[in-house]
Parts: sequence; structure tokens; C-alpha cells
Amino acid sequence: MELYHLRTFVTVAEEGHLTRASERLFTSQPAVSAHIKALEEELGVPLFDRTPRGMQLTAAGKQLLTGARQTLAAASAFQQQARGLQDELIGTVRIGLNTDARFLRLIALQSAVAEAHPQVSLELMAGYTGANLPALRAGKLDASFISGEMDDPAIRSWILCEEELAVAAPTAWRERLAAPDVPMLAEQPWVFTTEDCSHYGVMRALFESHCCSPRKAVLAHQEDALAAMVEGGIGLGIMRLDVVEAGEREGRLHRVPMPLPSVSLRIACLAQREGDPLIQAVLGSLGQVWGVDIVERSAASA
Amino acid sequence: MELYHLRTFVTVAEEGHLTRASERLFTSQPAVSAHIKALEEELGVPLFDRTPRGMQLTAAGKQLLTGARQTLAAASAFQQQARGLQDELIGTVRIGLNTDARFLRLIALQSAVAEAHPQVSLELMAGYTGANLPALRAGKLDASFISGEMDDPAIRSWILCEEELAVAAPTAWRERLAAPDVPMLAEQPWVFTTEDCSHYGVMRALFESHCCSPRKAVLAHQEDALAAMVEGGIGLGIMRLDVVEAGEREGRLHRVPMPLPSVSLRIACLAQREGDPLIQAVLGSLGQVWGVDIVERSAASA
DNA sequence: GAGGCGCCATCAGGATTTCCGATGGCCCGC
DNA sequence: GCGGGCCATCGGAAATCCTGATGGCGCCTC
Repeated sequence: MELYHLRTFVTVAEEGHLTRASERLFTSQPAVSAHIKALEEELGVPLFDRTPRGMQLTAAGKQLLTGARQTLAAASAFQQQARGLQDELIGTVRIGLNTDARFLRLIALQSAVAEAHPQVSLELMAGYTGANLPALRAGKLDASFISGEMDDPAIRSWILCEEELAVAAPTAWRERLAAPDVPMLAEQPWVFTTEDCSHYGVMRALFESHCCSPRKAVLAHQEDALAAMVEGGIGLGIMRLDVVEAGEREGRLHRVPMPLPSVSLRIACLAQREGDPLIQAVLGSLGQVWGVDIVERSAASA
Repeated sequence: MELYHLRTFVTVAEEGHLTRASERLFTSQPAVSAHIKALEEELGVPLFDRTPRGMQLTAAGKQLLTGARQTLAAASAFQQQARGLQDELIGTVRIGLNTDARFLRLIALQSAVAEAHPQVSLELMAGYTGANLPALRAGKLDASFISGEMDDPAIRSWILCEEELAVAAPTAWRERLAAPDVPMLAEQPWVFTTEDCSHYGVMRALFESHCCSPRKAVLAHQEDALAAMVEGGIGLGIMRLDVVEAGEREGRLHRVPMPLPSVSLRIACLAQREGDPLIQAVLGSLGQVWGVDIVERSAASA
């Protein structure tokens, strides 16, 4: 039995599905199947029941899951402690993005990290808030930008800034939306985001406070797609104020005069990895880039 | 990084020597060297200083040793918990011996284990008390017969019986040793055992109580060798009473009339493995074979 | 009832990793 | 200066792991 068996066990347990687990583990479905088979044979215990709908933990599998996680956690803590002992920090930090690189000041971040820790590299992975959180939890990301509230105790986050939001409309709708009220906006078609996006929550809150619901014309997973839909006249959408203003200046969008609350842009990581020197390195550089006091863990964990 | 890297790390740390570590790990010296190299590269931390006399832990290596042991302990506990969940116990138990198979009732033990746990096999490894304890600590043995006192808290042991001991002499020395006192015995040549053998302690205690020391004619590592030396007229030796009496009946030995304290024959295992179902299986069978109440761990650990 | 889809297990072949025997380099002791 | 002990490296072999393809089974829909 090796650690990769345990990683596979835990991932399959969480996904309940070999193919999805293989994607998370960056390997193939037959490889994952073989890992589980080998582990079950070595332990002499069936860990999963195979069903047409996927893999279901057996009672024994459920009981063993905690021990598997503890073993992986101990190994992770060992590696983390080793990083704290490196003469010079070495490693790669995978960061999930949720909006455009310029807004996230990624060039400045890259420079700050490269200067402070020459042997640390960043791996920037496109995504959105709703995808980044599960990826964080799954260990696929080391840190991630997210927007909105965060109340999961397993996730630690720090506010970088407040994102001002605005309602964007196609320029052709300028006159009929000169002074709209909320019910009127609800009558318009909307470009939705996924429900796990903070912008969706803001939109929902807007209409719920006036007891009405917006009409969904289309759903866009990415901000670029949403912007394209709005510019193309498909419907209204919620976007960052600076993006809407830039679009308005360039004649591509119209900013609807409707005040919206802001959402917090945050950087997040797993609480248990907060003390990891690699995470600390990135948090330190982010604090520097955004002029924010990101409270660092004491060196006691080192 | 996988568990075998950590096992190698810990073993090399304990041995301070790649070749000895490779023997304990049942692999080759180049393989062990490669494990350490790979681990150091992955962690970005030198774990050992290479010296002409062997491998010496660096400061970082010393700090990381605990974490490595914890990870291995967690993995071991996981496997142990899995064994407790097996429908039928499966596995191999490596038992260190320290005297002859007949005295240790190994045939009865084998039968008892086979009956109670058909899929558990025993692997009986010749040895002696002094070799068995380090082998236990090193994970090379799962359980071990040992003789004498045991005060290491990391080792758990149960008394099976008291070994009566006697002083054996060559038959030709019968008359001159008809009624010897201790100083007289000290004047004779002796066949020593290794210092980590319980018989050695008994011999030492005998003479120290009379402020004298025995003369060492030869040192024998194994009981067979010691018996051969005594029978061959090389010197006196301490042996089990039943063996001396059998030798006397067969005209091969003379029992010197000198009372000795007995030593306890014990079965031992690592304290942390006491709850292991495989260990429990063997302890249960030993209790049955020796008619001894070996207090078993509650099922709470299962 | 049949066909298609989803899911896991297996297979054969290729790729990668690991191991091993041989050997070299360095240091130390005689 | 030489021999021995110890670790690192090398080349080749062995073992392990992965992958694409495919099959079997169950379920769902038509």
C-alpha cells in the first residue's frame, strides 16, 4: 500500500464515480480502478460496492475513510514541515482565478513572488468561484480567488478588495432603461451566471427583495461569455462596475442606473494548509500587491 | 513521495548505514540510496550528511523524523483497522524464536492458529532474545519469544512460563564439581552467551553476589553451540533445566548442584501493535496453548 | 422488448519506475 | 601506499503503472 492508493481511495469515496475521480487525480479510469482493486486485495476488505450508478462505500469503507485521510494528512504535514526547512522555498502554487488577469493584478503578483521566492512558481488555473471552491477542497488548487461570502470553516480566506457591481445592458436598450425600477428589470431577459457564482446571489437578492423573478434568457459560465451575450443584445447581466464603464466608454454596453451591493474579492486556501510555507509565500505577496494586511500564521507550526 | 520513501528514511536514520538499512528493508543498497536521493530532491531538503562512516542525519532530517514516523504510524493503524474489519482474518505473522521449537510448543501453536484463523500464516524466524528485541522494534518481527525481564514501555509482553535453569558441566567434571561453591565455579572456564541473553544476566548475578567473575573460555551465540561446547568439555554453561536433565539422562552432560533463579519466558510485541487483530490472533492461540490468561485489548480499537 | 447510454472491469501493449549487480570515488586506518 | 568501508552512479533487467480499446452489466427510454 502506498500513498497514491490512499489518495485514490479518498477521491473515489468523495466522487462516488471512477471517471470523475480519475479526472481529479489526473490519471485514467482503468488506473483508478486498478488502485482500488489492489488496495482492497491488500487490505482483505471490500471498500466499495459497484453499482450501475457508481461506487458506493461499504460499511468498512466508511470506517476506513478517516484513517486514510489521517494518513494523507500526516504525509501532507510532513511535506509542509519539510518546506519550512528548505534553505530556499521551492515549489509550485496552483491558484484558481475567477476573473480577468488584469483585475486580479496577476502580473504584479507574479513579480512579487518571483522576487521574494525565486524558486517558487505559480500555476494560474482559469475558473470561477463556483468551481474553485470544490477544487480547493479536493486539493486540486493550493489557493484560489473567490468572490462573495465565505462561511465554510475548512476554508480560510482574506478580503483583497470590494468588487463594485453594475447592471449591464445592450446599448440599444439605453432609452427604455433610462430610469428602470426593479420589477421592470425583472421583465427583461437576463443572462444568468451559475448559481454558485457570487453575481448570481446579488441578482437573486435584488429581485427577491421586490418579490419578483428575472427571466432567464441564457446561462453563461464565464464572464467573457456573459459579456458577449449582453453586448449582443441577448439580455441584461451583472458585471463588475469597471468592466461596464469601460464597455460604455467603448460604446459596447450601457450601464443601467440601478445600485447594487458590492461583493468581496477574496483569496482562499484550505484552513489546514494555512501554515504551509508555499501558501504563506503567496499570501505575503498578495498582501503586498493589494496593500492588505493578510494576517500570517505564527511560525509555531514550523 | 510514497510510504516506501518514508520507511527507508526512518530505517536509514535508525541504522546510520545504507547497507544495514537495506538488509532490514529486504532490498539492495543502491535502491536505498535512490530512495533517499529521491526524497531529498522532492522535499528540497538534505536529510543526511554523507560521511565515510555512514549516514548522519542533518538538523532538518532530525526534525522531519517525527513526522515521517507519524505518517508511517497512521498508515500502519489504517492497515490494522482494516484487518479488524476483515470478514476473516488474513495475513502473516512473523514470530521470533529464542529457543528450540519443542519447548516453545510451536506445533501446538501452529495448529491452534490454523484452526482459529485458517487464513493466517506463521513465519517462524530463528533468533535469540538479544536479536529479537531490536528486530521487533525495527518492524522486522511482529511478535517474539523472549526470556528475562522486560521494562521497555514500547514493548508489551506476557509471561508464558518460568524457565528453570541449571548449570551444566561436561560429564568428566562430575567428581570435582560434586559440591561446589560459587567461588569454585568462578575458577572454571565458562561458555558465555551474548550479554543481551537472559542467561548471561543470571550468570552475572550469581557471581556478582559473591564478588567474583567467571572465566570466559568461549562465547556462543546459539544454545546449540553452547550445548556442544559444554558437552565437548570446553567449560560450564547455563542451560534450561529440562535440557540439562535430558543431557544427564543421556550421559552427555552433568548437572552441577547449584540452584539458580528462573527466568520468565515471554511473548512480546510492540505496544502500539497490541490491538492489531493479527497479533491478537496469535496471542489468543498462545494463551490457549500455554494455558495462560493473556489479557486482550478490548474491541474498542476495532 | 430492444436499443442506447453510463459505469466499471479487463486486456494488451507501451511507458515509466524501480531494482540489482557491478563498479567507481572518496575517506580512513594500518 | 594499500586495502577496506561506505555511498553514488551506471546500464540493463524486472516490475509496476498507465492508457486506449473494449466488454459486460444494469438502467432508462422509446
